[in-house]
Amino acid sequence: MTNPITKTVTKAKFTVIKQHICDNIESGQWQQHSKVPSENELALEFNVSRMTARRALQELTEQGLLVRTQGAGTFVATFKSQSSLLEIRNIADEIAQRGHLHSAQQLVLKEVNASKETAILLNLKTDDKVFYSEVLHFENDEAIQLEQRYVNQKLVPNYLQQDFSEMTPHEYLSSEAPLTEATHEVEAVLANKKVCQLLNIESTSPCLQVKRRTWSSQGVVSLATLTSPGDKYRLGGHLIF
Amino acid sequence: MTNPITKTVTKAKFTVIKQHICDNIESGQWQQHSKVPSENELALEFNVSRMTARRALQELTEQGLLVRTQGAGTFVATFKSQSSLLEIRNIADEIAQRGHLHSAQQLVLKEVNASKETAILLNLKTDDKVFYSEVLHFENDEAIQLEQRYVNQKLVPNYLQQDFSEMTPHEYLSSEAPLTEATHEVEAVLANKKVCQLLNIESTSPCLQVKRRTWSSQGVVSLATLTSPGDKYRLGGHLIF
DNA sequence: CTAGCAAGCTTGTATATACAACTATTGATA
DNA sequence: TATCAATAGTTGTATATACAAGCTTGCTAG
Repeated sequence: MTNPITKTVTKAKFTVIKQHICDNIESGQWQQHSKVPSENELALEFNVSRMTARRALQELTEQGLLVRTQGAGTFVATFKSQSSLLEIRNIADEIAQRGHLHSAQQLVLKEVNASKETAILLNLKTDDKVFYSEVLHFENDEAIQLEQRYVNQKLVPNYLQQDFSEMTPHEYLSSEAPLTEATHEVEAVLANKKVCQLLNIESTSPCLQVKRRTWSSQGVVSLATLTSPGDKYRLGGHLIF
Repeated sequence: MTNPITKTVTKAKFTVIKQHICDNIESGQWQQHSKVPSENELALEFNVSRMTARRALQELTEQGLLVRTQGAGTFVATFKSQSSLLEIRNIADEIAQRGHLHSAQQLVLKEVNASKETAILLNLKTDDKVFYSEVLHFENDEAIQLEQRYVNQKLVPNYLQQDFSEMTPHEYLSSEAPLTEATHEVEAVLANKKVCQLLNIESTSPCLQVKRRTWSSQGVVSLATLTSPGDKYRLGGHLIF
């Protein structure tokens, strides 16, 4: 490495082993469930220590490419055990990444009585007080998403004092109560008249609706319904192999 | 460990350190961007070797909880850098998991000329021959998803000889050409008259449409459009923290 | 005062070693 | 034949060590 001219980019040894294993699987040489060389065999073959060979196997296992069982060995995973993942992001981030301008309009911000369903989902009693907000998100002055959100009072007591045209509810909640968990449901629906008006769409236009429930270590924080016109918005995803 | 009665379940040391770090983050003690103790500091504090402390930091980094930069240190990740992931699964698997019966009806299986758009997406020339299949999926005798799929002839030459009421196209393709990559787009749409008839829905019913493009190591394998009635089908997701 | 260098800390890679925990096979015994 | 026990092989955890590579800080020379 003393002479930068002749310097070559030498990959770390464990990545070489990983590549070798990937190649064998992707080319079909090693079929599903077939046994992969053991740590010791790989160490011998590539002239590295067992710990280095182990690292290659370990990382591929975390990626879902291999399956390991103590005592038995390492095997090629079944293809259906590979999960294909769709990333759900903050609308503001998405718009920013497209290079467009995001803005938001706060339509409603008040305290309401929890409906039966809302109470259950927020782990409260029916008619307990909850905070409710409606925020309309714009991409370059075009309405693109309506956010309707119920928030647990106890966990976020200052919710009503915020201005959600400046900071999105998601950003505020993240700063107040670090999220530890979330579930999503994605549906295609027809929006009701009020929502259609806000989003400036026909009443027959299909909408993509994401229902998101978020937890912090203290319990269920919030319940959000995100509605977007089907012709202006889509979710994009990428397989993690 | 000689006496099974007094045997206690002792967690591995690195998991104890992981838990300690998680607790500090989830409780809000350690805010975003704040510096986490270095490997050496943790090793000292927990009386373990540096490599063990390292493993704890490493795994939390892979989970997206921490961010590390060589030379600078380890820091609590920003919450927006946590990705919320929606798992896209095979319709047959999903139905099976619900304990319902999956069946499929093969409507079309033939060779067609690629349209301009299809050709581009499959990385072929316009009017090149491609295989095309239409399969209708049932959950307990109720039509729940229409699968329209274009397949690259060169990579899967025997596609036309299959019977897709027995094995789903996805299963067959997985066995023929191991998938290395896939992209998805999820939209809400209104189905055309033909599709509405097949799925037994009104022409005004919104549908969830997933477009999936899959690769093997040889190139683009197939292009599928999966259309499901919005009132019968939804995608469920879970945050990986 | 500033530019640049050096020291010290951090994480990244790699090795050698030891033992624990688990599995599958083999062989001996009833 | 059936059952149990020993054994060899595999992955899992943990340590000590060494050096490479990158960032930060502070000092020094100009």
